[in-house]
Amino acid sequence: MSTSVWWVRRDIRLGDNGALQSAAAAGTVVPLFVWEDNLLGGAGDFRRAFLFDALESLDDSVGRALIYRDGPAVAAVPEFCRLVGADTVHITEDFAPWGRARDAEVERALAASGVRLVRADTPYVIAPGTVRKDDGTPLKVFTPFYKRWLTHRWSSFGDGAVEFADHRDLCAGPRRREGLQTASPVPAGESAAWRRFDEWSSRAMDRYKDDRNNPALDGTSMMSPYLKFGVVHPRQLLDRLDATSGAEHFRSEIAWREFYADVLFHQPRTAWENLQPKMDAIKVDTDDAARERFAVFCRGETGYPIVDAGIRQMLATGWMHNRVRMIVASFLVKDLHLPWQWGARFFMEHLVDGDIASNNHGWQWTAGTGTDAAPYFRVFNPTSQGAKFDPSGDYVRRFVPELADVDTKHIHDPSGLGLLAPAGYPAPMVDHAAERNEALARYKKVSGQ
DNA sequence: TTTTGAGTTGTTCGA
DNA sequence: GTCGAACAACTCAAA
Repeated sequence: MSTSVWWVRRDIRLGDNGALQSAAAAGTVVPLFVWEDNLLGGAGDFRRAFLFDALESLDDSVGRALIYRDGPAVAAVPEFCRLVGADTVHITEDFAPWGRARDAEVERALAASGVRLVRADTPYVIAPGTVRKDDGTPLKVFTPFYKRWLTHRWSSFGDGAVEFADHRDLCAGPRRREGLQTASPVPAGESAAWRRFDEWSSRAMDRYKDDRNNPALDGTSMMSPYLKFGVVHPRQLLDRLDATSGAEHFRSEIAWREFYADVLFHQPRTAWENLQPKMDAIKVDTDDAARERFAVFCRGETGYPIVDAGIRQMLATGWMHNRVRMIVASFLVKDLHLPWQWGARFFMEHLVDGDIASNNHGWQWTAGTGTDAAPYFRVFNPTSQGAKFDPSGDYVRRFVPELADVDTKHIHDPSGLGLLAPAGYPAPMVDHAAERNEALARYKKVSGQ
C-alpha cells in the first residue's frame, strides 16, 4: 500500500472530510500541518491559540500522528513527500486569494517531483464559482444567489476508516505555542464543537430568528470559529437542520458565508478594495485627527455604550456578537468617516473567527461599497440600536464595568444623566446626529454625480 | 432587447 | 405612543 499525505489546512477534523477520505483511499495516511508566516497574517493571539488547540485536539484523535513542519509550503510539502515516499497530497481547496496562489505554487513544485496534488473537498457546501446564472456569470445579489444555491446538490464524504502512518520522528514540533499570551477563548476540537452545537440547537434554534439579535442572550450558535478552521463543515450543520423557521434563518446565514466566499473568489481584489469602484470617490478621513479618533475607537472609549461594549467584548474574548459587529462597523464608517479597511484589519487581528471573505465583505456591506446597493440613508443610531437590541442593558453592563450601576433607562445614553453620569466613562466622542448628516452628505455627493 | 420588480439587518418626521 | 411615508438612484436578475 502506498503512502499519501493529508495536508491539513482549514479542515481540522476527522468527520466528513473529503481530503482525508481521498487520502485514505489512496494509501496509508500521513497528516501534515505546515506552519507558514502568512497563514495567520494579521491574526492576534486569540485566533492563533484557537488554531493551535484545534490542531492539538486533532493530534489527540489520530494517536499523535500529526506532523508539524516549518514552511514555506512550496518547499516543505515536496520535501516531506520525499521523506515519506508519498506520491499524492490531498487537500481541502483554499479559495481565498493568498491560499489559491500558494496552492498553485505548491502544485507546480510537487509535479516536478512526480507528486500529484488532489483537491478533494472544499470548505463550503457548494464550492465558490459553482453557483451561476443561466448565462454562466456569477451572481452579485444575495437573494438570487441563495435561491440558486438551494437547488445545488451536495453529499457527505462520510467517516470511513483511516489507517494512519507513524512518522513522528519527522515532526518539527508545534513550537508556535511559545509566545502565545492567551488561551483559546473557545474550546477547540471536534467534540467540543458538537457539544456546543447540540446544546445550543436543542435550546435555541427555534428562537434563533429573534434571539440572535440580542447580544445579552446566548442566542447565536458560536459555530464561526469552528467553521473558520473547518473543525466542523457546513454540510454537517445543514444535515442537522429541520424545516422550522429558526433553522431556515440559520441555513440562510450559512449561505451568506458561501455567498461572500463566492464574491471574493470571482474578484480577489475586493478583499481590500471597494467592490463598487464608483465608491472610491467617497471622502474618508485619514489625517492625524482621524488616526487619533481611530485609536479612541480601538480602545472602546467612544462614549457610546453599545459600541464600547462590542469592542471590549472582542478585545477581552476574541469574539463579538453579530448585531454588535454591525453597530460598531457602522459607527466607524458613518460616525467617524474612517476607511472600512481600518476596521476590517482591526477585526481580523482580534477575532477568533476572522475570515477574510466574511469579515471584509461584511465591512463593505456596512460601508455601502460592496454587494447590494444599500440605501445610502441606512445609518445606524448607536443609542437606539442599543436600546432596541439590548433592552435590558445587561450586555453593556457585562463589558463596560463603569456603567454597571446605571439604570436601564439611561444605560445606552449615560450622558443624559448629566452630572450624575458615571465619572469613569467618557462623554460621546462625536455627536451622532451631526455625523449622520455629514455621512449622508458625503454619500449623496458620490451618488449624485 | 426591453421591461419590470426587487434589493438582510434603518431612522426620522409628522400626522 | 403609533404608524406610514420619505429618504435616491442604481444595478441586478429574470421574465
